[in-house]
Amino acid sequence: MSVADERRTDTRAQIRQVALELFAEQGYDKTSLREIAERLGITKAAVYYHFKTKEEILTSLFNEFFAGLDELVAWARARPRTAETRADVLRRYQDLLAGPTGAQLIRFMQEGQAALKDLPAGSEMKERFARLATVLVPEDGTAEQHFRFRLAFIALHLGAFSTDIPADSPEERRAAALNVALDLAR
Amino acid sequence: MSVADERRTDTRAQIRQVALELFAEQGYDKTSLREIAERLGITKAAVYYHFKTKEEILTSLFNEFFAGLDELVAWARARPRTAETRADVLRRYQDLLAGPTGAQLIRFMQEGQAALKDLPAGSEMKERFARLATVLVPEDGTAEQHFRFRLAFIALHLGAFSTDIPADSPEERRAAALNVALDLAR
DNA sequence: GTCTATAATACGATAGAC
DNA sequence: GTCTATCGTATTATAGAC
Repeated sequence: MSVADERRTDTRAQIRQVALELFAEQGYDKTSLREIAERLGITKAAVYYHFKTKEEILTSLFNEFFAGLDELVAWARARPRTAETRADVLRRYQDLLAGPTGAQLIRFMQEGQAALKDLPAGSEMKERFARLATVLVPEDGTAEQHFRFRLAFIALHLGAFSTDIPADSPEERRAAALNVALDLAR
Repeated sequence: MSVADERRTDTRAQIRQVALELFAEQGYDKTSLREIAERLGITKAAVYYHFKTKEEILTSLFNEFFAGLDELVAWARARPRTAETRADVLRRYQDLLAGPTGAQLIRFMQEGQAALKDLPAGSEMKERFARLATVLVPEDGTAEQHFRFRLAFIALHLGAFSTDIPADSPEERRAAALNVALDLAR
């Protein structure tokens, strides 16, 4: 199978990939279907053959992440609400972010919350995090504990993509982020 | 001076106020000048009399906040790089957020970073925070310390507007946020 | 200082040929 | 599966009357 043949068959996958890149870089609203199409050397109409709407591209990207996140929630539920579980969840969540699309998707989510606000994908993501919080924060958790937990996840997010935090390598940045997250969820 | 007379003279101020509300609620891009005008019972063209461009409204809002932030940076610079200074800076920063426009502006900034990315106001804000970091983080600061410092500010931001963190009152929420921030910058 | 009217442009989405 | 062409709608911004 030649390179050209391969390219021909997975236009849909390429659209997803390019869209994710652009969404992460410049946000959902600012990324037009024309721009996505141009990067692939096709037309807007061709994109519409593979996805019924622009939002469907987004949904398709989020669903992949949701699958991993749901697994994590289920895993957490089956465990005691201890400090050790919290630490394990954070470690596993960071592994999830290290996946192929994780970092870009989460950057897009972290920096473009406003754009996601009215979209189903946005509410679904929020729901998942709320579920995680319910499982992990003590029943009578104080506001402070909720803050700490929420910030722990933000720490991991920043560790996954934030370039303007000085670190010698991406690995060191992720390690530092995990340390802070673990301390917050302590 | 009647209420009607007062209203007549400060249309510019009203535009700023309504724009800030809408920017915070739904983001910069999604807020149109038509929407701003409609809320005030005037037309789009009338808005253009008071502001040359949409971006100028944004700039005008940010400049107010920058003034307070610059004061804080100057104050911090004149102090020793100690844990006590860091704590004082966080406390003063929270006071800044408690100002009339602070919380809305910061919500808009925190949730709509993607929209601000290519705007001068966005880079200026980033610059200010970088300056604050330079003053407060030790010269040989580790990546972990940078994370902690950055998260301390995010904690205060969430404390200023985030409604989905359970707390009995806004005051309690802010107090909890400050506690976490102080712990992070310890 | 506010209006009506409109220019110029971009967007998401569709129709129909090939 | 991809194309050209287009529809309908929104946007920022401007011109000129009042």
